[in-house]
Amino acid sequence: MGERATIRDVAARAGVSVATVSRVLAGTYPTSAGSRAKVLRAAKDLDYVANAHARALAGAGRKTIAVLMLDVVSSFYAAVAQGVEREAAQHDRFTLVASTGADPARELALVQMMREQATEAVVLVGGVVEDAEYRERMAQYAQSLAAAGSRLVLCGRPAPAPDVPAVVVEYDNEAGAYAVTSHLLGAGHRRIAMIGFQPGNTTGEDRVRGYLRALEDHGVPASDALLHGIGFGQHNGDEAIRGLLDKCAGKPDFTAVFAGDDRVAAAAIKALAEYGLRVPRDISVVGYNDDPVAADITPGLTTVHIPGEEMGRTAVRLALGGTDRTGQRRRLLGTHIVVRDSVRRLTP
Amino acid sequence: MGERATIRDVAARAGVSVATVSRVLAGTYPTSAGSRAKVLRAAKDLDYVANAHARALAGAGRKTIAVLMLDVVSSFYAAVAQGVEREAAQHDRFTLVASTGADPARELALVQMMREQATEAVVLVGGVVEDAEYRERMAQYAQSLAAAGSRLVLCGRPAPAPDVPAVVVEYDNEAGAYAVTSHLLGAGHRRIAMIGFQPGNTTGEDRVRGYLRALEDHGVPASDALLHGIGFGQHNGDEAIRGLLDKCAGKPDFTAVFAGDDRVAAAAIKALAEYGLRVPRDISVVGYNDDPVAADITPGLTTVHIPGEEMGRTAVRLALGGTDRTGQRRRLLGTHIVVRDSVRRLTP
DNA sequence: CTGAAAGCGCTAACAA
DNA sequence: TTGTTAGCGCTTTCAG
Repeated sequence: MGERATIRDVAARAGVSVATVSRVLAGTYPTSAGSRAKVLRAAKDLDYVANAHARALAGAGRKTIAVLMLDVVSSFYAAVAQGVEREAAQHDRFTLVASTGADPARELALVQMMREQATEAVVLVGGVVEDAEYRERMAQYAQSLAAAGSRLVLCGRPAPAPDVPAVVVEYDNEAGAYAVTSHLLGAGHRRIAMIGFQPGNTTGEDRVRGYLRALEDHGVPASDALLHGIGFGQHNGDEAIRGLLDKCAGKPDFTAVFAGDDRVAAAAIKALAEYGLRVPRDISVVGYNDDPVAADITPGLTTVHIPGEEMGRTAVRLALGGTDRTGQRRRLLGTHIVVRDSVRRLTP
Repeated sequence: MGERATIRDVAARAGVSVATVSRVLAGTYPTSAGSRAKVLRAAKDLDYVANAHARALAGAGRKTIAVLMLDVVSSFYAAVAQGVEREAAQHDRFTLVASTGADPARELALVQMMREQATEAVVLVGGVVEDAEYRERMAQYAQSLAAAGSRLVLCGRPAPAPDVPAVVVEYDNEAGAYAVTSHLLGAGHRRIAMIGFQPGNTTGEDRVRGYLRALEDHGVPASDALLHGIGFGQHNGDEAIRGLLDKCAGKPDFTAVFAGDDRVAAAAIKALAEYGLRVPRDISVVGYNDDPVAADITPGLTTVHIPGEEMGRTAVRLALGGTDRTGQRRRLLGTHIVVRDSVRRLTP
């Protein structure tokens, strides 16, 4: 107990050489039925399993793919992780998961570790504040990973520079925001508030841009008074709505709210209810992400679906240089609106 | 590019032996400032990182812990995974995540693989159907893992048998169910329906047991007509409510609903709304899990908090034989009610 | 303080 | 078909 059997033990018990054992176990080489049987028998008796490290050292063995993200519990990250895990499993790879907790230092340490592990690819997930420091850090990761025969995959993050050896998988935040905003506009809304986005964060800013562009294309003037950022997450939805409503003594000067993500939207709905405002009767609300919560709340939330799992899958497919017809190193995934019951059509 | 530098390259460049390089880099042995500097320099120049596999083979290196679960996206599983990952990181371990998709064959294959990886522990998460086959399977895992110097940790799953070498971390499903049901009873409810649990699944059955026991202790007769199982998850909440309501032509013969989990509860609230029934005005609803959705929906859902992350942490702590004063191999974690706004006090 | 050398467990030539 | 043997890259005695 505690000491696992080695290939030598199996060979001894089966009365053959270690090479023969290796061959029948790998199955990649002709062996006589006799030795095969003996070896299999011995292996079973000893409850033998090969040492993956030795195997890896000798140049064979299963490869692994690493996913690094802020946390594992946000539904979007979880979806990406699941996509990576599933696709990796299909390609006979393992998935190593680690969370960075938004700490660049820890991220760096993890990238190093993954390099030591000889992971085939390192997938970094999640929106970030895109500054010069960020770009340089990514470029460095990509370089050192590439030098070690691995590669960097950026998921839902901006690409650092065209010549940096990284794979990038994104989804179109701006287009999605444009689409939901247009949906609201199409339903007759003109005074549309946008809340719950983090200034500086790429994801949030892209969404704001889509919102603004939709407004402009429909000839509706944007108003700073209706823009209420701060950040994603539940808390911010509540605060944003109160901020908006307190300005006008509870008599809203908007008919619809576009929340930066679904949890913000849920919180907004809650806050509205406290002011006696019901959705969609009094105010229409749309969100972003198609988080599970969007389908769970009452009324069902109209939102933008983002392909989390698909991103994860695409990430590993591209990383493995798989069957991607285009052979591109950059991929933009589409989003689409999911219409539920949180938008009311205005009939003027 | 593609060929990583080895310790020999570093030694050559620094003009010392590989042994010296190893010592300097490990830092666990006295070395002269001179060599130290040369080695560090060379390592940096070559962008050298040690090969984790070689290191592991040689008996050193970072250990890893594996988590195997149904999927990564359910919030409870994600929370457990996060707990494992964080605690493991604190103990300087890696976390390998894989999903079984409820397939025993895949589960078996994964346990084998993890054994090959020489993972220090394998954590299995999630409620299951507890039958003889299950017990035997777990016993086998535990044996073969133990034989390989690893160990099995069961999280939120029943223990196989007292003599099986496994660590078990559970939480008290029955007590939690007893508590919320009592909460409802205490608010004056007598006709309490229970929906959304999977017959045969240990988690669900424990919850039903707690519900039944609370009813009995309060002298309230249980009624089969108010028990509507089927399974966890969103779909089932909807169906269950319709089933209940259609039986009585939309005029409910119950005043409260205890849903097997929060997503079922959310779906129930939605279905009730379609019948014109509002929560908590017309019907009170409670859930289980304290899923993020419980806080997000309107009204906030009163539910039972289960310590997902804490379970993950405890799992690795016990697995590593850490600072657990009791030295136990089995641990029952507590749950507690989170009171929000989905229960109305009945004043008769 | 440092170097030489013996493995860790496995795979893959190379011979037989 | 099978055995022998030389590594894979690193750590760690054991000498010096």
